[in-house]
Amino acid sequence: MFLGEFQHTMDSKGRVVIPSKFREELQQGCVITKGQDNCLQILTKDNWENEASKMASLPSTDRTSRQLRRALFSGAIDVKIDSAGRVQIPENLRVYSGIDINEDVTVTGSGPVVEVWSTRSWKKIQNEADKAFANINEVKG
Amino acid sequence: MFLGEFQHTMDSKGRVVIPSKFREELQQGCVITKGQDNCLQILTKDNWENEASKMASLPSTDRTSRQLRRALFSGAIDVKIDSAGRVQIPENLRVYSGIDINEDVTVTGSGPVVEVWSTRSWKKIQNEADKAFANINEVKG
DNA sequence: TGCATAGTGTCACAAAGTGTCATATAATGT
DNA sequence: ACATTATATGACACTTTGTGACACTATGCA
Repeated sequence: MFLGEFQHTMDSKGRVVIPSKFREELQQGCVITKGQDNCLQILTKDNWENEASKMASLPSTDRTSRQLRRALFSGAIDVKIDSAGRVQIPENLRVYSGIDINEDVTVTGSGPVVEVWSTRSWKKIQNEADKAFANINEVKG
Repeated sequence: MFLGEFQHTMDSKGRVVIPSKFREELQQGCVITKGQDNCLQILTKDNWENEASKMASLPSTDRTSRQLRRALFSGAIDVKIDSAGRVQIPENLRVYSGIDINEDVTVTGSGPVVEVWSTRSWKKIQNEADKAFANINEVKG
């Protein structure tokens, strides 16, 4: 279970630090994928294999299934955390997430997955999320 | 399991670089075939034999099966990766995939197979694929 | 046979990615 | 608060990868 919010930057070579709290769980290998709202998700290997195996059972004769498979696998990459606790984000995922070289990055724990955001996007999303959360509380209370 | 998306170009002699991440798995020999939606597929030898035997067992009385089989076998060729990590794409497959000499090529990992696209086609397909993917996530979430 | 075309092998340079270290900053325990 | 430890980040050297160039081989055809 991943919790918390951490500020980092993407270094000049396209690497991002994984917060130390998350490392142990991800050390045995992890997979980065495209998440919703242009964030990136980091999954443990187990979690990823679970997701991927769902996809494998879909028929390749069906166009939509093929497209799903393409989106899932082409948007994913398995990485390992280096000795300084960083992972390399490949070009296509940098583009997808809108995280440029040397830009600020927010890494969040989001339960079963870790999310990586450009801090710009994160601020926007967080605003919305906070509002939604406040509304829920109003309704409940 | 092949993952990721990589940009390359077809050189003036009709060769394409295989991303280094994919090489190890394909080094022992691989087969290029026509894939669906006008891409090319690269399969490991094992995977190819698996596919081929499935295809061989289809009834030859059925017209669609016969056509599938012709497309698969006549369009297939086994290649080896050269010392610079490239494979030669034969003329007929270049035509099929619409990849011209010196054109940009996108190579993607798509789970059990590698797909090769002209970047032009890939962009279109990717759009569609991403939408399908987004929809699934909405349903799940 | 000589020429043209397609394909193959090899090299060198440039770009991208990786590993390591040193310093700066933050977190922790006493 | 202080010392100690862990963490983050920039710098830089090193390695790997991608690409274009070019020479060489094989093949088909006039």
